[in-house]
Amino acid sequence: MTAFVEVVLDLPVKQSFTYSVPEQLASQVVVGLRVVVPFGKREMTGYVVDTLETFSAEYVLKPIKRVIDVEPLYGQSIIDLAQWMSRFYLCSTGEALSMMLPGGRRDSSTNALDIEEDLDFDRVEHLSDEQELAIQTIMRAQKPMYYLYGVTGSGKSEVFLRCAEQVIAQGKSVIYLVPEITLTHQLARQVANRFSNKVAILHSALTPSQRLKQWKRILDGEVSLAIGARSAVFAPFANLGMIILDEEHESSYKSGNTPRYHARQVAQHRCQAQGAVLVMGSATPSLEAYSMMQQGSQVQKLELTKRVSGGRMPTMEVVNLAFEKDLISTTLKQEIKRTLERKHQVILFLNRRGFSYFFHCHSCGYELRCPHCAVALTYHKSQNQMVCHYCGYRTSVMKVCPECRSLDVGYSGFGTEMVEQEIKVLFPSARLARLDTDSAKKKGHVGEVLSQFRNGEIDILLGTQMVAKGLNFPLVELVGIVLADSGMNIPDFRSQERTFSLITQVSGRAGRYNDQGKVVIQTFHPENPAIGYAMAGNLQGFYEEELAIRRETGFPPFSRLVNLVLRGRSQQKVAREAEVLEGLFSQVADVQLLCSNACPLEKIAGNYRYHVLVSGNDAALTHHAVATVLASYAPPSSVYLEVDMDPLQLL
DNA sequence: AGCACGCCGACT
DNA sequence: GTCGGCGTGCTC
Repeated sequence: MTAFVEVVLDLPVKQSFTYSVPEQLASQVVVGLRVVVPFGKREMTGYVVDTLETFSAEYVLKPIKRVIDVEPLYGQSIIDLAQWMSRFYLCSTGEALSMMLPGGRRDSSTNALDIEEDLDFDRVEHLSDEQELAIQTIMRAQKPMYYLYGVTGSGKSEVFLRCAEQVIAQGKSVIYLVPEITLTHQLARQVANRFSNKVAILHSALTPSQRLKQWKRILDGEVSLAIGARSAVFAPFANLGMIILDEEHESSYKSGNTPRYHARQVAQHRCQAQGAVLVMGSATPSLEAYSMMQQGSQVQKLELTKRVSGGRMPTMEVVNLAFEKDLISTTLKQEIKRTLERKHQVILFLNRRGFSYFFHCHSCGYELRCPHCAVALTYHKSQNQMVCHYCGYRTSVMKVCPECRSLDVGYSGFGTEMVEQEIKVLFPSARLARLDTDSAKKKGHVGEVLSQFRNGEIDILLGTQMVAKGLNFPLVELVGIVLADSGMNIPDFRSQERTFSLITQVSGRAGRYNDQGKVVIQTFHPENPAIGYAMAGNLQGFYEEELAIRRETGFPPFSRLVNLVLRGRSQQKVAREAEVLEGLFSQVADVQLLCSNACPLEKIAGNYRYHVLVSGNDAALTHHAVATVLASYAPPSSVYLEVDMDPLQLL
């Protein structure tokens, strides 16, 4: 007889709360249900994580108000997973559980993209020897993890899908994780066809009720495979056999909200707990994964060296932008011209991160900044407005410096719109399309542009991130990286890794289907080793050198970082709280204080942000030390503390 | 996260 | 003399 329940809530409170169960509900209440409970002066949705027959307390328990679900939404393995997340990411169990299934107003995921793409998914009949060997090795499952390490077009997807088929044939289930931008209609359709619709597609555009429906289909055993981005790692399969993590290096696997989990870590833990195999894959592994592969005890490396679709790797050329007066260098200009003459297509890639189109005064140096966020505003030509990329604040364009009244004001920096302008001037007759987060807001726009590009109705495609990933167009011969220096000016120990990965991935877009592929890389730092290694296609060389640097400097994977971010309305209080935390950590043996300061983005949407970054050479000791310090520390309620375990970005 | 209780500054 | 700031603590 379950007379009492342990309930957790979606609050940053680590304890669970005990409630009594009214007799008429006693027969329905089981672990994994959502219930409505009185909590202080209000009512809240809670999650039943345990049932008790007896309970003695010195205070009177309140009864639960009602149960929400007929069948439990969370099985024991998911509750165990949430409790592990609570310990590992230092969040509450309720936060973990409610994040898995955004029933309410959580999760601020970006708008969905309906990218249509060419996928070599039509069931390939003849596999290469390497593919066969990889499948056999994975299915023997003598290691907990496998890493399919291969260039773009080497047939990783086919290996993943064959493995999934075999696991499903054994009566088990599979989770297939892809980066958000790679999850498309076509991919979904093809996978659904191949697995005779026993598939749940967990798309970011699903409404909460659609998501709940998919979740229930999984619970009811209607599907054997779940495909989706980051949060699909929580797909509630009881008989999980395999998790596939495609494009392992992608930073979108790390959540930007509390709990700031990494799908790779969660997948690793889930596989271990449920006796499943983790299969990862990328042409450019993260350094963490590469390092694990090298140790070889847990992860077995499987190499796919040959391109199945043929085509040689493109030729690559680097251009020093310091010697150029325009955004589009003479070399790139010539290459574009030549490619267009040959009736082939061009992709121009621009990494907008860290560089934008700023307003500033040439006389006094005044820079137009957002009044709510301590960042410069970006100029948007099409709207003729200055826009804040963090809070959306906008203001009209100034012709006079508000500070010194000078008329000598201007804009500097890079932006897709600026590059677009220049290309229009240089190649007035070329058909040009721009694809970035701004233009993608229009529904259907992305799909339309890409299908036009595929049909040859567009000659030059200019875009950010989204043109870099997984898009394969046979007629593309030239890829121009307008600016390869992705955040090289932002102090970040991962910038080399990102640059290397970016160039390697983008280069894969050129000449995939022909032998004339060419890549032009524009940079202010042509001497950068990451660029050199990427151009030479020397992956091992890059990873060995970068690992050596990380070891020397004590950065991951040779240490664990934890970023503690404090935010609040009052700068004084937030700053003071950062000092308090700093003081607490300075007394701890196993960790060292790397930085205690205002965040690089000091103010976002009216909140001041300070962070305390700590690190330690031993991952477990570091985790333990941080957990211990935070167990006895709570900021005042006007300051919010967010824990970022193993942060990827320090903004 | 809310919401209440509780102790110090400028107002009908 | 009160209204109201936000610092502290609690919610089964």
